[in-house]
Amino acid sequence: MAQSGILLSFSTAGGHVSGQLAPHEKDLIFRWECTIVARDMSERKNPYPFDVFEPKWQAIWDAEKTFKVSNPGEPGFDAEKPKCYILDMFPYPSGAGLHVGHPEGYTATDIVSRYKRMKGYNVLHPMGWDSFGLPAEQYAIKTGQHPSITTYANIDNFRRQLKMLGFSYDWDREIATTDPHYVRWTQWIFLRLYNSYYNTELKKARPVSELEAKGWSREEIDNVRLAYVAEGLVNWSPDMGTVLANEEAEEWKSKGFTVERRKLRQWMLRITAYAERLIDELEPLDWPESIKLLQRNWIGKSTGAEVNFDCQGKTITVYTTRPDTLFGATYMVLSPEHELVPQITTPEQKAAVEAYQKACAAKSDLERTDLSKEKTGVFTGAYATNPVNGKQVPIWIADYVLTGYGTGAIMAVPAHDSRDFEFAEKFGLPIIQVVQPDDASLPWQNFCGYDGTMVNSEHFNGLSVTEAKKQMISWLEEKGYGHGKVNYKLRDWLFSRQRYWGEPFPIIWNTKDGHHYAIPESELPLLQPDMEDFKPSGDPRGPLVKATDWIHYSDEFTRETNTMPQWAGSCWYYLRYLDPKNDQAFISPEVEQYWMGSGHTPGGVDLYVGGTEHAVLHLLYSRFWHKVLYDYGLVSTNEPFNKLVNQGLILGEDGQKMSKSRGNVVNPDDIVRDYGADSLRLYEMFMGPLKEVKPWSTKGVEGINRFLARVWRVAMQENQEGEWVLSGKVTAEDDGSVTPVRKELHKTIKKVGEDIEAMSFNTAISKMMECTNAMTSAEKVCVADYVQLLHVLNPFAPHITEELYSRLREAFPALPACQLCFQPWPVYNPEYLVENTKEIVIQVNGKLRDKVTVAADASKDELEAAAMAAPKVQEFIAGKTVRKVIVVPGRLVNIVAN
RNA sequence: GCCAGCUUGGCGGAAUUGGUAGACGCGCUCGACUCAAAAUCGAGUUCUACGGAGUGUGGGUUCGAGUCCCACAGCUGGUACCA
Repeated sequence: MAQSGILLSFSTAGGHVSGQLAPHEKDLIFRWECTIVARDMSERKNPYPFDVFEPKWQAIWDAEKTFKVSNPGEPGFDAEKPKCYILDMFPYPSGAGLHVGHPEGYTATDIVSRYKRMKGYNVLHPMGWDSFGLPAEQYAIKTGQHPSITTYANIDNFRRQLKMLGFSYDWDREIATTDPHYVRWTQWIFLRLYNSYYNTELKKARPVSELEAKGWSREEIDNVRLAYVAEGLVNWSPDMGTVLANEEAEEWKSKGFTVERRKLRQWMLRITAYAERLIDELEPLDWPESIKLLQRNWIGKSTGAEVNFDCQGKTITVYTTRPDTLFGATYMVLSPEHELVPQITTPEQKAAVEAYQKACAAKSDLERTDLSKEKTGVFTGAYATNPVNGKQVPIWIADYVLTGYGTGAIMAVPAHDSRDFEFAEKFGLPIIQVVQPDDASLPWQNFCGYDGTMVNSEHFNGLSVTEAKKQMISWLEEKGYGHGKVNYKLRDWLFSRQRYWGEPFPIIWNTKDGHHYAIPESELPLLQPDMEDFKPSGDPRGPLVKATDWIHYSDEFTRETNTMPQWAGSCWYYLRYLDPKNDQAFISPEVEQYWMGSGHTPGGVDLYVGGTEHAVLHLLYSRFWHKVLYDYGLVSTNEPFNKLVNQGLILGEDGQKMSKSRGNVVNPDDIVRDYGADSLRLYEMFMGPLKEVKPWSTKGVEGINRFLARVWRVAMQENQEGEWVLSGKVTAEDDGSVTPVRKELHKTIKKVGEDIEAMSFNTAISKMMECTNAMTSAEKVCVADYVQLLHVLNPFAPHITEELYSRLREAFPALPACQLCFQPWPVYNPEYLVENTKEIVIQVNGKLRDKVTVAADASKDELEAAAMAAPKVQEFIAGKTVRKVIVVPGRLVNIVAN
């Protein structure tokens, strides 16, 4: 390296050194070589020795279990302290390792955790692995290696990377969803669901044994279980050989997998039973409004009515949210799959109807939902009677009416529904106005709003839309034509997968009666058999069918071969952290009550940080499971996560989403190697507000690295040997005076504390920079002041602050002997923040014209006098009349003159 | 189409919630140290025809608007015929 450096330098310096070298030129080469070697070293030298002390502190924290927190009843548990449960969304341990998005949320929660500990809380801050998942299985299929091998190797890598960043997790609580001790309890919860039904009167889950006692039949009970088997149209991916939940289907499609509709028998979870509670109990949570809205829309509650139309003695029930517009219903539409279609179709229309049905069945999901396509449909030849006025309306079938929602049939009001309007226009169906918009400038045609008045609706005329809706429902109920009805878009959760790497269902099938049965709890966990070949075979029963020995349970029973989705493990992991090693129960009640109970309102997880991608999947599923457990008194709160914060995505340096193909992925390992863990942590918090999307900048990391080096150099300097030693600038001398540095420090203590509470980390860091800059430019810094800066910086940059503190202690033995993280958060002195003079802005007609410095407690009159006396003011009001003077004490004076 | 959010220097972002727009950092410029460079330290950095003008655009409320109201535009995310 040095050799080529010499040659390069010489060739650029000029050709005169080439050829024979004179003795003095040899000497020159020697000197060049020396400087170049020195330069190489200085370039490699870090501005402070993070590469030495960061691993050292990590080893200490690991060996001493510095961040271990005890449960009630365990030694070291301090019942006097309030609790704080701070949770990260645990990662899927992918082969690619940690990316810079992970440390973003993890640093934020780590700062809050460390801060809360210093504030005297028992902080539960755990980490674990969402380790079931398709990538490990896909890789296993490719290599023939068991998925557990890659999974546990990946976990080791993730653990190494997280420890490298100095996060203060209690590693004794580490869990993995693939761990048999964990699988056992996931299956145990599933059996709870299996053995439960939703009691609609009590509005809670109850054991099905209650129904048995009441004499319900086996079939009746199976129809109400919270975990049940049903045959239905599902999302089947031939590529992956498995079905997918509605919530997931789109995601996999976008990754390039094909997903098609297929009629299969599958395990379902009755999440719809909880639809109302999932909406209502969302309201009081401290979650981002946007996520609440996403969940509300996903659950999709609508209020309306079911109305019965008569068609040759057969009743066709429709669902409508606008019963008020019944007088405007000029035709009906059934979905092509509606069961009454064959019965009502007239012989003349039979051929056309059947052709249409066939065409619809052949269409893919995508074609069917493609909005840009025109409405299609066929007349059945039949007519129904509109119950409000006895009019005959034609019955059509069309694929814009969906089978799965409402009753699969609608009354069409083309005047006041845009879809019906479009359809009626195309097929020349009558359009009758029944609502007059309140805003007269709007046309009544295709007016779908609620701000209107009823017309052409007999005795409902003149009523407002909302009033008419209410009265129409009562009228329908009175006459027996229908009733009020609430509908939800939410569907039951398709819970089975045809994969190997997931929790098997703890279920067996009786080969004689064909019924399913739970296996005894004593047989849990039920693990997958060891198999050589776990490739999906296209058999919708999944790869486990190939394990013939395993399937054989007894002569009478065979095992269920489906496995659970990845969500199963992530549904309740936050609960297992509380009591991860308990082999008697999924958690002990005493422990649950301490960490999750509402003894410290409002209970549950106090802070949950993660990405938005789980807005409707994990966060909905978890809430559902939690509510079932709550109904049985197994958990203390009806909601698991009291406060949720979404971190924003980190984009690549080019402003694009990070991806391998774009080559803009930043690897945390590289950043830690070049700048240290503290720099990475601090930079990710300094980039911008946690919640926002923001681009990466390696230059920005350098800036942060420079800041930490400045903090270091307040106390440290290099001696002749190139060793870092205390500089002597930090001094024990302290005359107790309120120096500018001390003022700045106390402002910083105040601001950093407030900003951590508000999770506004970027502004906290800029304040600490200002404070450091003040200390850098000061002659001397009292050790007490410097240590307090280290205190507030410690949650952000734990390694450098502990290192500086331990080095200071050698020179200042009076400092407490424990680590900073065990010491209380510093208290600022409000007296130091009081300014005795203030700079007051003086405006003339709202424009800044001058500033004056006055006593902080100057009265309004004094301020006004000072303002009027300012020379610039005189200049600007010369020749004008002062109309008004606005005085805001402590801020400004505005003189209005013209 | 519908719903939500965003829009401030060359860049990331601040702004006590209606009261000095541009804190802090990056980048850039100049200077000090050095034979030189790196590192470090110091000064400057919205634009300007030097009057002023400036927070996507146009209007409004107000003594005063980045902040509140109305209209529009552009980006980002979610959603897709849910009657």
